[in-house]
Amino acid sequence: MTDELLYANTKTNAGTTGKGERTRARILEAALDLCREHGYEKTTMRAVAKAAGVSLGNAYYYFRSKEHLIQAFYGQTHSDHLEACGPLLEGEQSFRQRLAIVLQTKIDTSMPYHRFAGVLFKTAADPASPLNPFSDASAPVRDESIALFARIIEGSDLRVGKALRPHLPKLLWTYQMGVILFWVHDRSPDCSRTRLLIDTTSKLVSQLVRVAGLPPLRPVLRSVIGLLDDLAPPDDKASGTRR
Amino acid sequence: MTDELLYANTKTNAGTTGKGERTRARILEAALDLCREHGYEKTTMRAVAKAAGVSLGNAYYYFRSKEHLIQAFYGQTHSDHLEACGPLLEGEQSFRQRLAIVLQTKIDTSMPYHRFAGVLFKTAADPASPLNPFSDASAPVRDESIALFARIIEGSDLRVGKALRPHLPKLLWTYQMGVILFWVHDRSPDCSRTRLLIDTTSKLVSQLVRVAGLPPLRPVLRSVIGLLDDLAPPDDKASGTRR
DNA sequence: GTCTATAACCGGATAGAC
DNA sequence: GTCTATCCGGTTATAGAC
Repeated sequence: MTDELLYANTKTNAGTTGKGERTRARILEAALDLCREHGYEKTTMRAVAKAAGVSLGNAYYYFRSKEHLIQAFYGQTHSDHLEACGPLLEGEQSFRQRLAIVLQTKIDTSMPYHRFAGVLFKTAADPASPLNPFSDASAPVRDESIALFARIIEGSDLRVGKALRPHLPKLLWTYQMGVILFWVHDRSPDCSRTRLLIDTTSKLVSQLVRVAGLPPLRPVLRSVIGLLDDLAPPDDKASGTRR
Repeated sequence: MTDELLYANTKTNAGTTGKGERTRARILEAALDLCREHGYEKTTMRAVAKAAGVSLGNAYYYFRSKEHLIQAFYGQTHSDHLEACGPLLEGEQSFRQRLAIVLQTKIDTSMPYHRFAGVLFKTAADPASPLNPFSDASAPVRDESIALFARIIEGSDLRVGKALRPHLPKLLWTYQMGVILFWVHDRSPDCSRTRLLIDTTSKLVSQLVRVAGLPPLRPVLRSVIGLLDDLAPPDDKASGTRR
């Protein structure tokens, strides 16, 4: 039940010389290698431990469960994503472009793990799992991710109405979750369908946000925002989900 | 790999006197009881077998895996849902009302299983699992479910444009999936948040469908439909997902 | 051929010694 | 921080009963 420090491994322990950190890294690397090669299910903890040159029990000393290894991967691709987005967003002003860049980059950086990304989503969908992206334990990464969407908006030419503004980053994050869900199930070559989905919907979303504040859509916007306010309670911390 | 007959157990074998059918029913009932009481994870196959008065191996004779027990439950609530919707839709003409009825009823009939519905979604989200609602194996139930949404439209006062019509049932089904995902994570008392979500969004969806064909939104509609056509290939059988 | 039971196997997870 | 030994439960193999 105490899952406070789940994301400690998200940090890149580059400079650290602690032996533990190096062992942990070895285990994680072995796990990712094996999963890429054989898939998640066929990668046993025993095999991971052996490949990393440690005992089974030792692997569990560093990672509470097999699924927690996945969360480490989650944090890993998240960092990669952030890093990759930086330069690409640099000169770009168009909201639509910025949005598309972030989403396409998300897919690009996750692509090597497509084969076993399903497992991530599998555990992600379970409300009881601390790995699920709505859980308290996932809050750090989730918040960083939502912050990225806030950055998309801020650095762009987009004008957002006052009522919508506080909700938009989280809405875009949810949209990204939907895209990822599609991607996980996408079997088209090079995930071209997901690319298409992103192209089309990012344009759509951008148009939608632009016209949302205009008179004809005012009442619709109002009811959407009303709903969001009701679902995400005063204390802004959590997403729509309670745990 | 051969998952042809997964849904055989969806039929209600009411009249059948076959001993096997009764044994199967006993196992399923025991499993659902135990899961309701202790949750999915803590319900062991050994306990299910014992409660049903059969041996462990025998339980596996009837259900290929623990997860397949869940799929039986899935088929069960699906039947319940269909049955419950019938009379409620009887006199109703309003599209908005019909939509809300179907969704609320879905929640009502699933409510007893809320505690362990997460597991359903967990396996459902895994693209590799035959239990996932997009898989070929799930096609029968999925198609029935989509057909229900077609019925909502047909029996209503709604006028749908020619371009949108063939896509609408599946779109509404996808919308329902989203609602269910929310519900799975909903911890509010009596899932009042999910109720609220349904109230608000069903109204919204209904408005949206109504105005979708109007001139100002014509280009938007066109691009959405273009996307859907691209994503759901000519052979209409499957959803957007390939397996 | 339909059904049932027993005895393994395998891999995730834990306990406790060093 | 690392190991070995062990548990536990999903799953499978297999043999026999109706």
